[in-house]
Amino acid sequence: MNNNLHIYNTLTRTKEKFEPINAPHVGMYVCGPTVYGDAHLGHARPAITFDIVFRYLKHLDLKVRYVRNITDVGHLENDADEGEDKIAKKAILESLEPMEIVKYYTDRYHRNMDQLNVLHPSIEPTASGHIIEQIELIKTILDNGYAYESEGSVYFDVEKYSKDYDYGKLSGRKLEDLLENTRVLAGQAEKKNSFDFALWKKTDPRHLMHWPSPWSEGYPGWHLECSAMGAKYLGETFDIHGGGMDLLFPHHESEIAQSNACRGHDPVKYWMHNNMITIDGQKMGKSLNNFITLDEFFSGDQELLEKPYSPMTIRFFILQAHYRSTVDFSNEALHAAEKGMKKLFNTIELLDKIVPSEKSSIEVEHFEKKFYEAMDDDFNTPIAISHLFDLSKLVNQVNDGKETLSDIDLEFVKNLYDVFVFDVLGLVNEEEKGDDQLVGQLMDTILNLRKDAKLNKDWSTADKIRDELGKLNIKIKDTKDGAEWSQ
RNA sequence: GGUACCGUGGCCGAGUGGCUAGGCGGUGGUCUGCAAAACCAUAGACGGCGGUUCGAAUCCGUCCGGUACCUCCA
Repeated sequence: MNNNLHIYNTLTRTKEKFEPINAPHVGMYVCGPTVYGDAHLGHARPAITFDIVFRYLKHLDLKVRYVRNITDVGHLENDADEGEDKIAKKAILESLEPMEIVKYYTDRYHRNMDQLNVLHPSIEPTASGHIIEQIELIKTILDNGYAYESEGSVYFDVEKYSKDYDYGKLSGRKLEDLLENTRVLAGQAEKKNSFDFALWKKTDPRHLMHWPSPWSEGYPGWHLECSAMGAKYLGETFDIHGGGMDLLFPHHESEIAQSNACRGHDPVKYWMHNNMITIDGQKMGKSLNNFITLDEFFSGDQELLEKPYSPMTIRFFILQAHYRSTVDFSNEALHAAEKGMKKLFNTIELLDKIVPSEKSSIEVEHFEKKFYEAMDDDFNTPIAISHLFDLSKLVNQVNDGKETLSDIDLEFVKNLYDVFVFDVLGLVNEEEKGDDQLVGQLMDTILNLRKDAKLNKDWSTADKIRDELGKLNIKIKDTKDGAEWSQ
């Protein structure tokens, strides 16, 4: 397929035509979760954003290798003092093995992702499984003179690096500014400059996770894992690197620096960053302690939630905003997403009932074109979805006899929804009737009894059946062609 | 303080110079024994001020308000 995809590249701050380095192969790396807590709504954003990228690239017949890491080693919590490892810290508090926690939260993360219908990445490497690669990387950077050892730890020499390369090219930061702004902070005696970041950190007695290295018993710096694993599985230069905007600096900036210090060139062609989800206008995040976990959304068991919201409602809600915009959480907005998505699926179900006409009064190819235009324009899912709604309105009018669709066009529309809604947008109709045959037959029997009652104008019986089924969470819809039910 | 970004109708949210965004909600209608659902129709907007232009939500200036990053964060 001929692609006309344009991607907004954070590196150049412009939309660029997407030209894979080794077409039809595409390498994509996305920063995954740190597994020391349950996934919240904020984690769903990049997962779904890059799931769409993954799905759409595959739809364009590109061969994508999608790598999403699991950070299980932990980040430096505070460069200024002991540099605590987050995962280890929680382990002490809970008296569990660190790897026990990692396993527990990784499993829960995977379950949430499955619920959101996020496709599994091609490779999901862990930081702890690539300590050797990270140590090799540090050695090379040391050999190339862009790092120095200090008291058993190794730091990246940003000032030295800046003489040969542009530190700040991604985030737009200038070294002088960094210097001014960080100089005030507490004395970090080990480092030459406050903005130098750790490549290897010597462990302290409170740490549970540490590994031997030429410099000390310790653990790798946070930015290193992505450099090591990206290069290992996607090559020294690959196509797309994604992550949240909050990772832009220092994480991604430092990744670029590490690659250059090591290999003399940038690691990535297109940098993509999703924006944040806000709550009351503020970023939803761990540090602000204002997050709602995905499980809480699904169960509705959280004081801020008026009701449970299904995984697909969350997915649709996120897709209704462009990935580079912030999206504000509210019950009203989620409710709107829920209703809107339902409307879309009603149309899709309706398609099976429509009787084709001789000729079409609608030009259906138009909608296919519009959908691709929207997706090609930096994955503009809200626009793509708006076209699906427009088409939906027309399909409803066909059902009302105001518009017509030919045999061929009807199939075209069905296929269009199949491909766009299910394959590309990755939505699933959660209201699907149970495929249990017995239940179906039982429901038919019950609805027939109710039909008889209605024919006899026995409204109290008819209403009782409806109410009793309602208590079982089964909804009855009286349509022109008889009653329908759904769970 | 530095850097980047945003301010669109009751709510969410697209849109970069002229052409209906879309969804939810509201209102009116169709259908129905009633209700719900569904469907159709419809109103309402571009933070303030100034400028550029035949014409600005869209460009420029300014003011006001908000956010993110600079420390772990998706």
